[in-house]
Amino acid sequence: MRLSEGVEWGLHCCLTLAWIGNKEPVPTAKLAAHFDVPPAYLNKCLQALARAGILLSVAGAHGGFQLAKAPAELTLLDVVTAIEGPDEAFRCTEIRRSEGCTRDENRRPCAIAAAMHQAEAAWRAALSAHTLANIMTAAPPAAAERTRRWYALIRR
Amino acid sequence: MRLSEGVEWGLHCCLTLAWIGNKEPVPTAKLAAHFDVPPAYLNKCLQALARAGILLSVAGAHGGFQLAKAPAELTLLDVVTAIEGPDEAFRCTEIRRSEGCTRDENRRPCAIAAAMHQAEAAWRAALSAHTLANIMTAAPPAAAERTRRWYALIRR
DNA sequence: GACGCGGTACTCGGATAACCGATGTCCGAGTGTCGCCGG
DNA sequence: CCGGCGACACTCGGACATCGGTTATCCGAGTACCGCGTC
Repeated sequence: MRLSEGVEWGLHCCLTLAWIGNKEPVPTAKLAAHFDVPPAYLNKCLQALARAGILLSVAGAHGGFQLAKAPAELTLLDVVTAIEGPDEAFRCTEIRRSEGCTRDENRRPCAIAAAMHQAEAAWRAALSAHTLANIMTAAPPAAAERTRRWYALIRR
Repeated sequence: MRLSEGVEWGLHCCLTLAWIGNKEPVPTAKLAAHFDVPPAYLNKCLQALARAGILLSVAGAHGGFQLAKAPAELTLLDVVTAIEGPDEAFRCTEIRRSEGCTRDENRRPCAIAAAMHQAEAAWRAALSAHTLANIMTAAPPAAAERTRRWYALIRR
């Protein structure tokens, strides 16, 4: 089991956009250069975030991406779901023989699937407890200033 | 993100072995036929469980696999870790620029990674809260009897 | 009749392919900007 | 001097390759059982 790279990239991009101040869109190429990741693929990830309503994409010259929500309204779960998709990590393929089951047994999922899904719910709950604003507070204060300074330099 | 099939198979095999009573080893072929999965690949998964000390493998004729622990001592986390490996789902590649960071900042992981790991810890905690004995209790009582009856039929 | 031994069938174990999704790349569509031209 | 217009440069967006890992398969190593021969 493994989360895709896009999750980390997306989270850092959101954090960066928040720190910059969200006054204007930032193009993918700038962010990719900052993080040293393939620009085209990062673009793909940011597209997914835009489709999910997390980012706002503006086309054309001086375009780019910016946050569509306030940092306090954006949770880690939102970003993870946008990149990874809404599917559960554990998928019950109903491996148990259901022919012999009573009707009542077939109605409810098997105990194993229930337990796995409950654990996954705990994970999702923990993710949604962290907002982007939260992360900004937890991060070292110097990081925000450093990010702003970097952006002021490469802005055009 | 997606858990491999082997997790579901491994869990159901452990449950089946527990219900049968763990008196004697059960060969992979029997379990595979029961669940209608590829025998050779199921064997691979059970090998992983054996390496992890969850199952006991006995070679030769009338050999197979049996539980190495009491159901109360076996958690879902044990099985998941044995199949999926010990790695975290979220891997921080230190995408943040660390050149500009102060020494103190570099010492601790970035806030994003910390939050992601905390959520994953919640998932693992929820998994380890469920023992196999627990699952057996939660499952419909008829299932145990049905499994025993099936095994009595195909035993040799 | 009892013991030892060789052959056989069965099962695990690891090495080896096939397939699928994540990763990575590219070019076209659309839009804002800048400079030029005419009034 | 001011407004309109055209060309350009920039950026997103989705279609197209590539790569690694899960899924799947196979054959060799080892072990217990069974039958036979011998004492």
